[in-house]
Amino acid sequence: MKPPSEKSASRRPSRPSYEPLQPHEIELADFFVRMAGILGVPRSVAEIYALLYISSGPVDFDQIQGRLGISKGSVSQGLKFLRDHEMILSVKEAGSRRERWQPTPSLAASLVALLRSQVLPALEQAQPGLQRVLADAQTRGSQPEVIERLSRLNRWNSRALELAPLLLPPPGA
Amino acid sequence: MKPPSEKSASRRPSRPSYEPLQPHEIELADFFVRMAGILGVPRSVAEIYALLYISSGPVDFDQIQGRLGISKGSVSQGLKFLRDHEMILSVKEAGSRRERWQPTPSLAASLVALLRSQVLPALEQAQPGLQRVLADAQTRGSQPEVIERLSRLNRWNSRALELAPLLLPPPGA
DNA sequence: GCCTAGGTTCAAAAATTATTGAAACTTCAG
DNA sequence: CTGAAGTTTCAATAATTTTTGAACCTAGGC
Repeated sequence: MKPPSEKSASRRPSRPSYEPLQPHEIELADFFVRMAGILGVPRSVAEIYALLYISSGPVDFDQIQGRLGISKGSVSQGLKFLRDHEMILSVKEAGSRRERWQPTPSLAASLVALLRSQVLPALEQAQPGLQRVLADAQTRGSQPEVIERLSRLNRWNSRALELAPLLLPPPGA
Repeated sequence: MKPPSEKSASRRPSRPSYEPLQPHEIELADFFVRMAGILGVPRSVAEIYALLYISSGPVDFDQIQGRLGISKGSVSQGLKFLRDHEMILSVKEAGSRRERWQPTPSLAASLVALLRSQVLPALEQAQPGLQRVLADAQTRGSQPEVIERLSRLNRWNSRALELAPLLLPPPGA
């Protein structure tokens, strides 16, 4: 059932052959995959996070690739995504260039950051446009109902933008 | 610039030729499309909602198709989605089978309902699995750190499930 | 009852998004 | 310095999602 190429059990760290996820690990991964799906985060990214989440210590690049059975490219991109959203931390081990990864302490904070990074830019970019749409509607004397809707949308947008920085300070906390 | 087929301007309601979205309407549509994208809602659905949102009165099937320039199938599916998530209401006009649509009064409520419908099933389905994963970890004597993480995940899940019904009563409010 | 306006379904095509893998880049141990 | 371990990049491919359109329903006006 496995390639009969491991001769002596000793010196041979060249291709360590990692074991695939265990049933209980798969269960957790599925949960993260589903939740991530709601926000449009790709499967592979969720799987990586799940692996780090259920692992006792920091996990390195090759372990992730091996256990998840995905490509180097996916691992690299996945880690980049998680890094960019401050969902993981690297632990450098002495005397090696290799990085090892673990989840940031608070999943909650991670999720908030993730949401922020998706929603905020949209709100910001929309701000002037929405104001123009409202002004436009007022100018052309649209139905009061439409004006009312557009006003509410503008108010929300503004409030959301005001609140956002409080929810989580942009760079470091 | 247009097909020279409209002879006399009189009797000819067969293919009314709707005009495409105006710039200010496009702007609003773009906003909704972006926001919808975050939740994985397709472009066409967001566009339909935007059109209803910025229109003064209820809008019918053919107008939607005509002004948005999309297929019947897309309109039908889009309306189904919006209906299913209680984001739009139909107004039947007397003496006609035709339905005319308008957004439900509260966009906020619509969004909450939409989120609920995506998140809740995931939480519910995950509940037993998560508990099993935790039990498993305890049994096999995993690192306290992992146990702690999994416990927190379970607590969240439970609390979310408790809170959910309060956020918005399942069928009608 | 029939017939058709009004709408739905769903398989196939198009568009979008995720993954792969080979080549290129970077960094540090020796 | 140099070499190779460790990682990133990105064009090509695979997988998934969305849209289309033609065939099919169905309610209700006549």
